[in-house]
Amino acid sequence: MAQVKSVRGTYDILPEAMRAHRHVVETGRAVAARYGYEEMSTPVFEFTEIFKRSLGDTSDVVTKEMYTFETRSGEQITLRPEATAGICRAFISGGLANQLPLKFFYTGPMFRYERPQKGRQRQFYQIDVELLGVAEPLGDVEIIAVGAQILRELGVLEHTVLELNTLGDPESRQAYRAVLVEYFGDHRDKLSPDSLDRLERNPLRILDSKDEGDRALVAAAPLFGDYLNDFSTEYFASVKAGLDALEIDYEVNSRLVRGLDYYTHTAFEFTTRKLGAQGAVLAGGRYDGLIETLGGRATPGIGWAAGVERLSMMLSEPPPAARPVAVVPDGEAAEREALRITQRLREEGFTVDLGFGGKYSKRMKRVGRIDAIAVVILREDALARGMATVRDLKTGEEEVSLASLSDRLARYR
RNA sequence: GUGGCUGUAGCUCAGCUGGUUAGAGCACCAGAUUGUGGAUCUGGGGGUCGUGGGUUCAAAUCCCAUCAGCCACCCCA
Repeated sequence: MAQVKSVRGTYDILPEAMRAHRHVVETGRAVAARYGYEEMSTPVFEFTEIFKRSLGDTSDVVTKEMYTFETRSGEQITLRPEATAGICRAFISGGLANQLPLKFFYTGPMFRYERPQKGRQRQFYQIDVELLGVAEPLGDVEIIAVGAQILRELGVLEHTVLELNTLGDPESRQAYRAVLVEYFGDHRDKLSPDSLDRLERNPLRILDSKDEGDRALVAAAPLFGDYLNDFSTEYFASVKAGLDALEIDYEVNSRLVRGLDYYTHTAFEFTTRKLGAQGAVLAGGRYDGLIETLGGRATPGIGWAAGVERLSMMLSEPPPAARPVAVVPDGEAAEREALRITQRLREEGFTVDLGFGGKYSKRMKRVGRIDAIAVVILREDALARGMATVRDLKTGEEEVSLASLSDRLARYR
């Protein structure tokens, strides 16, 4: 076993896995573009303060999962655990407030210091979509629709369930939170240790506890619906109506709570059972207060992030590699000609494989191994007559002139 | 961060209750053969048995630690 290994929780994406990875990203990019989302990018690290302010001091990500370090000049820097904070920071830094609404597509690596598991690594990739400057429910609907369409085109939508919830506006949320703290506070002695901790940090999370004792308490807990103000209730109804209109299936899950502090109103998660405990495949929500929190002008926002690795794992069949046309010289004198012809074909846009050495039989073996679609065989005697043999690995071979070679190969491009 | 399971060649694994030079299949390399490519034959390279200690006359095989992966919790993409 090699003693040289990658850092825990990181891994190499070799070509075969990379094809699946790229397929996910390219599908996301293409679908998002049809909805008007343009790609942008931000640095992989930001001042630590950006994440602390945006995600909330008590969130798990901030309290125990960040890769934070000090630079030579003493600045506190953090490798981004998610993309939204950086995008909002860029929105403020770049003075983009007068160009609203803005629609962004994003992809890149994220970093979280977590215990690795299947579908959970310390460096992982996300695709993201963000919509800034739209306060209407239609924005929520569009954002969810982009996600659903990407999942559909990847062929995984049917293996997911869209869970939907509302966290209300700040007023509703604060009211409910206060009631919950009081309720669970009266039952401290019955709460699990995890939930006691949640009571301090994020009491809403207790609602989603898997501890049996907690669940009994949760069953009798006050309902969020009773504390939503009219505006929040209507807002949620509009979002659901929009999804209905688009025939996007969802299940309202009143216990769905996002771990990041900045969410308001709509929260959603496309989850799957195919990936074990890491079921969230694409998740996000509305974050109307975030940009203001970071010091910008109050600007509504909504978006989601999806795990590229998780989606890759769900693909039933990874996209195949491109099948090249192989060029095989037979005899030493044909080799230089093979080099020239290969170069010419590549310039013309063909994917061409030319072995680096070996005799004819060895090179032909390679042709089979790389799954070439056709071979151009260059024999010395034929070359002297300006001819080459094109063998279709499936249908057989024929002799063509070098001048018409490209035309003959056009069908393989 | 907590608990459990696992760790032998590139891959999948075999190595019974500890005993001379650790094996197989696939893959890889070379040669042969096939009127000349995915078949077949022969040969070959490759493992400090995750790592580090310990027990023992003797450990891949027992004990401890450590690292990594997996599973669950936690959390989330």
